[in-house]
Amino acid sequence: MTTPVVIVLNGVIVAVTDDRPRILTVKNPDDSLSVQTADLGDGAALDALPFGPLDPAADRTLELGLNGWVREQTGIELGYVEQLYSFGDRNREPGVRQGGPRVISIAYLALVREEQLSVRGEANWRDWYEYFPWEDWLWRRPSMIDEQIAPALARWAKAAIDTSLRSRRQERIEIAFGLEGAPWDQERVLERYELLYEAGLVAEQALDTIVAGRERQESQKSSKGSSRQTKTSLLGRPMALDHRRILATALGRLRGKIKYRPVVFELLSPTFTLLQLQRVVEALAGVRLHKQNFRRLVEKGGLVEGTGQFDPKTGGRPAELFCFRREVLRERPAPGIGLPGALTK
Amino acid sequence: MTTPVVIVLNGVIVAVTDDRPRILTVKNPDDSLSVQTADLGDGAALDALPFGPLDPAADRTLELGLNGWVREQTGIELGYVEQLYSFGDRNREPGVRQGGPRVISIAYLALVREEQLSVRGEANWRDWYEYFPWEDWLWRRPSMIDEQIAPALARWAKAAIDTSLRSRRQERIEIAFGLEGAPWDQERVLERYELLYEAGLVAEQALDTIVAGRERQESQKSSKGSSRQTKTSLLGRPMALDHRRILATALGRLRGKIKYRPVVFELLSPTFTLLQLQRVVEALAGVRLHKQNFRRLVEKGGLVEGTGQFDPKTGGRPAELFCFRREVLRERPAPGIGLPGALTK
DNA sequence: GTTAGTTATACTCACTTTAAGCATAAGGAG
DNA sequence: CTCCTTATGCTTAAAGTGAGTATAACTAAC
Repeated sequence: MTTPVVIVLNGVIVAVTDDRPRILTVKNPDDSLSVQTADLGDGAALDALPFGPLDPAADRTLELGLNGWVREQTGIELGYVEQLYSFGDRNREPGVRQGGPRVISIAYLALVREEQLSVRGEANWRDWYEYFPWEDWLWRRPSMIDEQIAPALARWAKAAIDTSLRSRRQERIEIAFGLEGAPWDQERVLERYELLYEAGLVAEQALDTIVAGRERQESQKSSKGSSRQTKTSLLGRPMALDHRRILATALGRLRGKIKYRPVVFELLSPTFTLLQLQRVVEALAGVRLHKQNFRRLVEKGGLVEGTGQFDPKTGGRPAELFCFRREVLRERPAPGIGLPGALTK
Repeated sequence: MTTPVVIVLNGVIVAVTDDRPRILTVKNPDDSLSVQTADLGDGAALDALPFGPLDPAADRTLELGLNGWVREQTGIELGYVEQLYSFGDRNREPGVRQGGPRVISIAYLALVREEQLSVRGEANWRDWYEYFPWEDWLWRRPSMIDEQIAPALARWAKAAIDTSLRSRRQERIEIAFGLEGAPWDQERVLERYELLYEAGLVAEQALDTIVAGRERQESQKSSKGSSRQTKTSLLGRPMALDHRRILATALGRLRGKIKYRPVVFELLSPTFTLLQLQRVVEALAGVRLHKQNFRRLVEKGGLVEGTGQFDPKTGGRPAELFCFRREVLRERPAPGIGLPGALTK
């Protein structure tokens, strides 16, 4: 008897409101996991990314399948959609026992405008950085990096069995988190999350380990300082299954993409002020930008054009309303927002 | 009765030899398609990308599954592997009739060094640009763009039913192929292939149309100048199924990636001369670069460091052997080869 | 063994882009 | 009218880029 395969489509649906990046989540309807949650002393169900199965007989294309159940579940009509990644590791659904179907999940990134924000049903818009507080440098460099993450990861590196593994871990840590003089690369979101996972600093790792240990009563896999990182509290808001990994993939991809494709405009209404545009970019990049240079870049770069209208409610001097300048697609090879001044201080 | 799902893993396995990018192909073992080939008057079997099924019970992770059958089929041990894209449209396997299993194929990009080139079995290393002659600007801008592609695509755009579709087609054509003053963006490989496909300028479109027509005797789908582009010969070497689409995805991705991640070194032996490095980059980018500036970029950029050894067989003055400088990963956020001078003339 | 051809490498120069400021303009609240 | 806020224009230094010249070190041919 062969193991059946099930395809699940996951959607990372992104919007920016009040200068904060938001993603759409649902309450995890998978009952088999509430047990896990209880193990962590947290009675509430975990957040999950909206997902639906692919109907292999009916859905002609994957994207149509995605659009379909997103519409049904949330009432949202997706505009910009892009495939992210396919996840299919055996252990990615720890709750599912051997012998069950093999689940392959294909994740998509979708951008929606603020207007579409009203959702129906069990869905919620959540601040993206609740799940990744260490990625939010808008206010300042998060103190948790030096206070919690760096020391905990250092302990994890030290716990390596041999020196080569140890130095490999150290290199990964320094590059991913910009420690020891290395620069912070906003795009390495997934690398950072995976390190925290491996080091046992996120709740999902503990959950996976518990279930894995329960399935086969051999706790080899739970070594490596994982369940013993008791001093450090677990970081960020957890999600069901490997959904936070998917989310990390999405954030990294989006941060990269705004630099060379004009995707930000998918998150803005057709006309906007330059400050609004800047705030959206900043929200996604997680970094504050130099205002004057940002303006120069998008204006002289031909990415936007003024409409002659003005927004009266900006508080100070009224700002001109701009719109995306479509012609730029023809003029420049990679029109995006090249993050002019990532303020270093 | 539910439609079963089958996962197929496709590998785009890339090497660079003799300053040319090569990919590993196999003869298409799918008998159901030889009929199609005959329809085109070409008796030989089509090239296919190496592929193997995912064993949902045995393969713990997707990548392990890929590594496994690649080793078996070709004897190659993959080093650098990266997931490309998942293809799952219903009509992507036109030979498969309704009622058969739904095939989802997950494509991977793998880079191997020249040393690994010996392959066993039915596999061949083929010049990448045989499949995409219009992408090869190494010698000069391919004349086929102006002589065949531009006029044929213009006819296709004119054949649009209404003006809005028509101008959308025209914009796509200009951006993708850098016509009417738009710049050539080397990364838009997939966009270019898809345009040629839609316009009926590649053999695969004709094949798909024939089979689709045969399946349901309604030839609506074969309109739009497709089967009637008789004046223009079909462009590039065809592949089985949608494998050329996968290949286009891979080339585009790789061209983008060399700009911000040091992946080229996966294709080179541990030590190399700067000219060898340049030739590999040029082969992938499909463009010739300014020698002195290239050196400056990689040396001052800290991407490579001299070894003190010299390569005696360069013909002229012996060149120093360089190696990848690993520390750059710690120093710079996005170390890649920023294509210094894409010679415009 | 001189000469031509080939490749490597150093250096220059004009030009563009970027980072980071300062300064001024135009509104609102008290 | 004054202060505060936001928008927008302009300046300047530093860094990066595109394209070229000059020189060095080797091979092969005559």
